[in-house]
Amino acid sequence: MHDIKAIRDNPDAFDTGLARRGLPPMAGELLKIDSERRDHLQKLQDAQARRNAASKDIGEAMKQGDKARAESLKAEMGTIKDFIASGEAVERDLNQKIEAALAVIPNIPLDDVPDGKDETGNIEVRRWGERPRFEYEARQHFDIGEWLGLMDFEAAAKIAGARFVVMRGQLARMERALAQFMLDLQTGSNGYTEHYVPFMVNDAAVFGTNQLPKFAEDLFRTTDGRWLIPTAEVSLTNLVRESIVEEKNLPMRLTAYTPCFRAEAGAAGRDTRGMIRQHQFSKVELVSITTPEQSREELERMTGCAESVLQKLGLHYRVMRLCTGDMGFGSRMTYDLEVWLPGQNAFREISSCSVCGDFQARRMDARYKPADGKGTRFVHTLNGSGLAVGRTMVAILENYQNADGSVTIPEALRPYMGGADKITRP
RNA sequence: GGAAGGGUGGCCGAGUGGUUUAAGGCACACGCCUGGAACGCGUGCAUACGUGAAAGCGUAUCGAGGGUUCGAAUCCCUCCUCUUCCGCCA
Repeated sequence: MHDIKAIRDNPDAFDTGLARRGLPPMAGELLKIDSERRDHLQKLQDAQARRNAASKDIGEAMKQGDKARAESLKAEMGTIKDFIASGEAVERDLNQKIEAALAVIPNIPLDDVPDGKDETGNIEVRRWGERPRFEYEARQHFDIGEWLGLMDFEAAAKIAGARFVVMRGQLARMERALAQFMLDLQTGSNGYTEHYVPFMVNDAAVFGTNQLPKFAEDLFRTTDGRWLIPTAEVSLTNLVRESIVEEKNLPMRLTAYTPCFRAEAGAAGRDTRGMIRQHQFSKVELVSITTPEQSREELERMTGCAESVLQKLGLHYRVMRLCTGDMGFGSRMTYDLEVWLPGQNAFREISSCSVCGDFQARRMDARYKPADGKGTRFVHTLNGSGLAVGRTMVAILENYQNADGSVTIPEALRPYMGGADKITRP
């Protein structure tokens, strides 16, 4: 959510930022409503001031037993009262109009975000590791999983429908092992505090992290009006909603392992086979709450924390700085980690780390008290995957596949797999 | 699900229609005191919006939203939420 005052102070900068997102200028229209609102507010407040003064006089008159004076003052209040009643309604209306307009405008990219229309405009920042070589044409993860008899899309379709999976045996265990491994790494070495959070949340939470009002069709809604979280970012970030934290507690670094539920409304026909795009998947999420001064550097740190998972698992990947056209709604800058998938012969997104500035903090009213100086400031928020568990499993199956159909378990994961070094057909 | 009782500033807590301009306390900040501290004393200390160069001024906010009234923290209605007891339950 943008600050209308900032737009007022610098409408051109705002429109320039929107243009980088491929959007038309909006400052003029917003400021028109804003000035209408302020003009009206001034009149309303004058009327309220007169009412308050008169009420005081009436109280005084009553106290002195001057009934006649009190009655005449009351009579004078009639028209002001009407004006205030209708004026308050108008003010609410204008406020809502501005709020509604602001709520669907995306965040402004930072200066060092490259301009671009779509993912072809993204810039590769660095690359880690090397592609594994195969003597044969590398198989895709679903072929490997199904051959092993441990990955079953038909069973999932029978009980749930398309875009679900059933895993058995060592693959089911690997899901659990990866989660444990990632959480241990993020909490042990990377300084994040583990959380257990609700998987169903209310409107306010989903508004706070930008999924509402614009992206409701991407979410699942419960019969009692709640939402299934599409990412733990929602639950974790909203922990600071409507609160004021002490600066000494910043940065806050939060992590949680949760399922994520996505309707994938606009994804018909994309990644229909396999585990890449599911209605349900799990993820270890990273969230940082920082001061405005810390947030840019925290993005680099967070990205590094996500990368550390891939490095320990020995998975080849590249880091992409997303261009303006490929960035999410609330982001000011995003790094995607793309892991190499030999079966697809392509890099695929496995983590996305974004800094949102005060964009979400405004929506949530999340502030901090500076250590020196008075008042409060909005916090900055960041979120990133550390990592998506399902896609990590896909990457392991494809990168560690063997000619005989078995899959070698990366060394770092073996302690979590009961010491096993290989997944074989049972 | 049933019954009862709560929700007031960063925190605790008083306040049943009109100097409440939200008492008092804690915490915090500054000053005095001290060799330095504690104690004590004094002063300050909510948020948002509007206006203004600033000081300031105005308005709103006592869980949320409506209503009654010249005037609502206070009375009425609806909702949210917490606590306790009962019932059910992993």
